[in-house]
Amino acid sequence: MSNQETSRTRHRRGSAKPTLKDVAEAAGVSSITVSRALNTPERVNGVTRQRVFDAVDKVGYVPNLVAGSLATSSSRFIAVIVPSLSNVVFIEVIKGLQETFEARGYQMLLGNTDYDLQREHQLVRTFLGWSCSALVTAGLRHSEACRTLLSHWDKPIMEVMELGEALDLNVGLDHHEAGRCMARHLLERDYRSIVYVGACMDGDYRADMRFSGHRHELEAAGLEAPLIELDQLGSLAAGTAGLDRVLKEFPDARAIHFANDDLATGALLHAQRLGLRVPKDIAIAGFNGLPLGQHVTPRLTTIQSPREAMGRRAAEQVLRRLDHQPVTRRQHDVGFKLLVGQST
Amino acid sequence: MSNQETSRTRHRRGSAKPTLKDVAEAAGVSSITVSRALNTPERVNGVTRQRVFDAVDKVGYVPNLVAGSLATSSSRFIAVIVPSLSNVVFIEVIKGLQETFEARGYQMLLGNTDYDLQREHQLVRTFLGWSCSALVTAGLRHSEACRTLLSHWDKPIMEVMELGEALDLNVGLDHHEAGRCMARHLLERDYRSIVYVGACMDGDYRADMRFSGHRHELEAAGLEAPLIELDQLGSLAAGTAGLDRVLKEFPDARAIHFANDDLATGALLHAQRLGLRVPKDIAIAGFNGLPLGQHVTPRLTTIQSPREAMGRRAAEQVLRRLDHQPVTRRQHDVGFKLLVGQST
DNA sequence: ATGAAAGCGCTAACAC
DNA sequence: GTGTTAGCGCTTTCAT
Repeated sequence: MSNQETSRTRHRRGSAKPTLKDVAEAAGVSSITVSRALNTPERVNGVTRQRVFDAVDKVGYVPNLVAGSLATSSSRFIAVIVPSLSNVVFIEVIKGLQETFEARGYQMLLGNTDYDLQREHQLVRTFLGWSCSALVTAGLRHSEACRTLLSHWDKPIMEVMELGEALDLNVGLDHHEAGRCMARHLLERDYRSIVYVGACMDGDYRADMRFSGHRHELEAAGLEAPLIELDQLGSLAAGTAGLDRVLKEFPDARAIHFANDDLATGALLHAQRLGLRVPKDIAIAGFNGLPLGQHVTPRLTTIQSPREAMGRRAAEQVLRRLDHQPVTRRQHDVGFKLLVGQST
Repeated sequence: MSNQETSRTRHRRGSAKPTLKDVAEAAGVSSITVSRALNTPERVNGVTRQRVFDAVDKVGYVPNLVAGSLATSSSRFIAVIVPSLSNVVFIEVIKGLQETFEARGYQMLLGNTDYDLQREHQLVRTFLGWSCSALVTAGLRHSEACRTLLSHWDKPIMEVMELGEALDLNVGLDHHEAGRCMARHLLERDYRSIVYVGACMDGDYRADMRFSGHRHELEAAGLEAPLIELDQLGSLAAGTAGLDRVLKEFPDARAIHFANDDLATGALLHAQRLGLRVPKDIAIAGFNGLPLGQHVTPRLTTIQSPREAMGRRAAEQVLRRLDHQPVTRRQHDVGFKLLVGQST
């Protein structure tokens, strides 16, 4: 066995799938023509083009996007990083993003940090390695290393959820202001003893921002702003626990400002089981404006956050940048709306 | 050394990011050594290895996964295709998948078909182009072209949600049987006039499978099995509409079997607003076992489907295959559980 | 334990 | 409008 093998220079485990070259041979053209026929059909002759398309079907060609991506050093991936998939809020933002990006032929690369900034950094590294076209991440808080990594990156970066000092683009709402808004509403209704109840607020720091707005408003009115922080997951059940704790720890409480609608609705349903009248015995308010809270009786007073719209808006801004359209503002406030129900 | 050009023959738009070669130069080794130090550290000398790691940090190297993927013709991507992101059920399955895959270093590539089989086919093509390691798709129904494409693919394919004749691996539950189970429960409770209410069942064909189980059971008992199909989205609101339609079109109905918990809960809350007693005036049953239904009063009778567990189980089976472990069974029934509440 | 060379499948750059 | 050539950045094969 010295040398006369049937063309055996060096073997490679290439996946035996048809390539551009196979299509080219079948169509009797060169592979670059096939490439053009597929990517910029207007730049090849109609007859040739048809011949290529036929050949594609004939050999069952599926483009190798990895190779294309390496050649162009860009992929149609959009990296999307969220802290949790258990929270409807992120799900709906993702939905808005996904719809908008998918319609434009971009593929979402979804990462979940579980509220861990180290994990975020790791995900960012991985995603950069895939030559993503842009990156969307939830929130403005990142590890220093992650921030450095991103600041050296030259593609669009979108930070979504809250507003503030952003790396690049920013779409969100003012959570501090939202917390104030609800506190103001409760004060206007003449509740004076108001407890704020949140869950896992070190991770969900936006709930903490809302609390801080709430506290400012109460303190400005000369009131205390007690806080209960639950460490429980599973929001409806946590709401139940939250109400119990308020009744026990703050028997004089007249209103509860919950960090979100799940907690608030859980508490509201629990109040009914306990025979408490809402809002007569205890008023309950939430945040998010989920359908759930709008279907219970009494209807939940809450703040509507435009979650899907936020995702769409964020995606649109990113797409504008990818299309090289002028970006007038880097920051977009999607706002919120107080929904006054019967629970306050 | 004949041509001493500082600048070269042809330019390429390479993304100016440090590559293996840059690291190699900084470390005074060849690039293949850097590659090995990164991928199979045990195969390089300890001193060299450290020198490489230092160089990586120094030049700020981020591996180009696209290039790696092309060279190995495999990526650590798992394609996941679902028909909707608006439905908690898929979200929770995704969550189970994501957790399990991410823990093993696989990245999920998420696609949404919007219940369109053509769209599914297109997504599959795209995903195959990314050299995914495996594909997970919701359901057993695919277009013929999609089926053909997949049958020529040599990587693991997992069909999740319902059980049946699968392409490769299959994890799910028996929806027909689940429908029968609930119908049986209602019959045992002596409800004789039972209406099934679903929404958009052409897309959500598993609801239709449950209806068919329901119908079989009722017909076996000599009863009619009337069906109302809502075309409305937004499940709680649709449940409201569903109850209204039942009251109008089937005034004698004593029980309603809803296709899911959102509809059922929407109806239950609406019944309370209408002053109807549940289950005395009308019994209500759902499907899924969402927390929501378990927190209303009366607690919803429903069927618990193990959604996250289904995702985890599916991922585990796929991982076994990727690890070349023997796969004993291709089909896994995750089962379901009747939860008897007070709504029936 | 380390390196040189070939090549994964595609597209940008430069002809004609 | 089409073809030729040279990479994209990495890993595999083979050699030392």
